Order: sequence, then structure tokens, then C-alpha cells
Amino acid sequence: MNEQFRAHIEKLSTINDEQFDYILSFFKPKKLKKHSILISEGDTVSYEYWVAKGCLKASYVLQDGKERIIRFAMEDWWISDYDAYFKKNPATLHIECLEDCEVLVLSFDDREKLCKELPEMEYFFRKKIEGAYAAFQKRLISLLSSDAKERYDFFLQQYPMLHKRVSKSIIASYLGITRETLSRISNL
Amino acid sequence: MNEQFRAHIEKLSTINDEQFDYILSFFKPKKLKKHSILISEGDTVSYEYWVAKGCLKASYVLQDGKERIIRFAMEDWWISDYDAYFKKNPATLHIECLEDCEVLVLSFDDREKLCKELPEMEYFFRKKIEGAYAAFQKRLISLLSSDAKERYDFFLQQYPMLHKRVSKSIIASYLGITRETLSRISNL
DNA sequence: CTTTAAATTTGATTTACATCACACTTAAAA
DNA sequence: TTTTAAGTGTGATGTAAATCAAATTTAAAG
Repeated sequence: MNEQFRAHIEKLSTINDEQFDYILSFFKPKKLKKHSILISEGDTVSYEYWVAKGCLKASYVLQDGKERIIRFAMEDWWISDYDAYFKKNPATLHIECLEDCEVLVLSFDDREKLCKELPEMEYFFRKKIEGAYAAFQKRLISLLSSDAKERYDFFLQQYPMLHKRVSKSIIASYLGITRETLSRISNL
Repeated sequence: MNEQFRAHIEKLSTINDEQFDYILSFFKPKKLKKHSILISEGDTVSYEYWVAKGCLKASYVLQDGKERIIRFAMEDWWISDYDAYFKKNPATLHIECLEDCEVLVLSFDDREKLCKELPEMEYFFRKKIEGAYAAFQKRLISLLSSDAKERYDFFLQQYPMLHKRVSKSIIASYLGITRETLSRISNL
């Protein structure tokens, strides 16, 4: 896992062995069973998670119990309720493991400390969120501009690997449609 | 304008006079007439803009000429096509002044140089985009989970000032509905 | 002030997708 | 294996919002 994590960081920042050991000391590894819940609505969110193994969903749960998937995470992705984590608001999202998972946990305070002490990490996190922001913009365009079929095709093209790992009901909920509609459009 | 810009930066990073002068040297002031176009679809996007005065829209233009507003900008906000700017993709957005505007222009290369040379600015830009990302998450939840009326109410609550400055057709396009639908729900 | 254009409202009709209901299939427990 | 549950597919019906079509109000330009 550590080598995988180091490779992940070195995609954006070059660091030496000593620096990596120091960075790693801020992260706490954690194993989670399928269906484990990392964040529930209303929680104070002090952690974000880097996924070494497994697959998770972050969703908004409606009054009637239906849910909308806000984002997924799998190997090498990060996940949290970022509105709550960055802005110290109560969580609006529910984050749950869709498979058994292994993650590295980072607290907000440690993140800030790491950024202050290591410019390489401040750069890393800045670049990381720039990428996430750009991806979010694309998703928004897709949601505002495309019908269900087009959004599904865009999703398949963007996340072919996810399509094989998560149920169709969950993909439907990511696309903002019902599972019935997805079933109908997916064999067009 | 310079004092306004300095106050904007000092909301997140403390800087001295010398640093501010250095920072400012990277920004180029520009005056723009209403209807000026800053970015067109397909452009290479090398600049982002900090708004000192005025109001702009960033929109995605559909094949039939209809548009979806991806974001607005007004005093103290930043705007660009961030997918294109950060990821060096061709622009998908169209950015246009809704009023006469005054902006400060920053090139991508200067942004990176500034971040490398001044940790305060790397911190500033990281915090800035963390906030923008959190706001984007809220918008996504609103789009996926609410009907037209609820989204309009959320918009009014979040951006009361914008509501007074931009036309209803444009607000409708931000909400992902038609102007007719907005007209019907807005006097409910 | 007058003319022309842009923005908004209102009504009638259509449509994409949701909802409801149930059959069927696959996977996980007992 | 049998049982129970979770996931998927398909039809019938309902509905929020889109579309089409004017009418009206507001703003800009001559």
C-alpha cells in the first residue's frame, strides 16, 4: 500500500525517502468491511480518506430515503464530504463502502500541518483539487445539458471501470434517474 | 481596485507591502464593455480573471443555441473555464460580460510562478479552490435532489445580490430550466 | 418622445422521466 | 440445498417541466 501511495503522490510532487516517511506518519491505515459507514449526515467531518483498495460512494439521502450519489471513490481516489471537511459544516453526505476497503485516513489539522511544513504537499493538494474541480465542472455540464441516455454514455466513457463494479441502481442514482429509467435506456 | 484586491487576498493570507506589489505585478488590469467575450468554445485558455467590478457569466452553449450557465462572477469572484485552464483542454465554456467590467488578468504560467515563489499565494489559491469546490458540491446536490422551485429558492438564498442584477432568463438557464418555467414558479 | 428590440408572462400541448406494480433473475445466508 | 433477500426488467399510468405560440411589459436605441 505504501508504495502505491508514494507513486500516487509522485505523480504530482517529487519527494525523497525521508519526506515520504514523514508524510506517511500523518496517515492512519484502516480496513473497512463492505457496508461500513465512514460519514453520516450531521457528523462533524474531520477526516478525508485516500483509497488503497475497494470502492465507496458519497451520497445525499433524501427525506423519503432515496439517495443521489454525489461521487464515487476507488483505488487512488480521495473521498470525504468536502463541504463539511473544508468548511467545517455538519455533513450533508453519507459515505459508505460498496466493497471491503483499505484506506489511509488524514485529519484536517494534519493536512494543514503537512501543507505548511512541506511545500511539495501544498502543491500536491492544490493540483489534486484543481483536477477534481475540473471534473466537477464537466459533470455539471453533463447534468445540465444532456438527457438520461447521453449522461449514461458519458458516464460509461468516463468511468468504464466503475460500471463493472457497482450496481445499476447506484449508477442510476449517480446519473439522477431511477433504476427503471436506466434499465430502459441501457438496452437501447 | 488595488486596495480591494489586497483586501481580497488578505482574507486568506497575510502579506506585506513589498509582497503585494510583487503579486500585483503579475496581474494585468483590463476594462471590458458589456457583451465582451472573454473565452469562446474551442479556445486555448491561458488566463483567469479576478473581478473588481461588474458581472459575468460562464455558460455551455448547446447545439440549438440554448445555453446553460455554469457559473456567474461578480465583485471579488474569480472566473475562467477551469477545465480548460487547469487541464489545458480546449474551452467548452463561453464567458461573457453581463455588465461593463473591470478585471485583473492572470496567466496560468504566472499563477504557477507566483505559487512557487510565494507560499502565501499557493496557500491562498488552495483555500480559494477548496471553497469553490465545496460550493460546487452544494450546487450538485441541489440539482440532483430538488425540483425547479426548490432550486430557485436555494439560488435566491445563496445569491440574493445576483438575483437583482441578472435577467430571469439567465437565472433560469443557471437553474437548468426554461424562462417560462421560472416565470411560472417565481410567483407561486 | 417614438420606435424597435429584448425580456417576461400566460395558455395549450407534448414529452421525458417518475412512480407504481409485479415478474424474474442472481446472489447471499441459513 | 433451501430460503431469503437484493438486484434487474417490463408494462401501465402520472406528472413536472419542455415546447410551441402569442400577448404584454420593459428597456434600449434612434
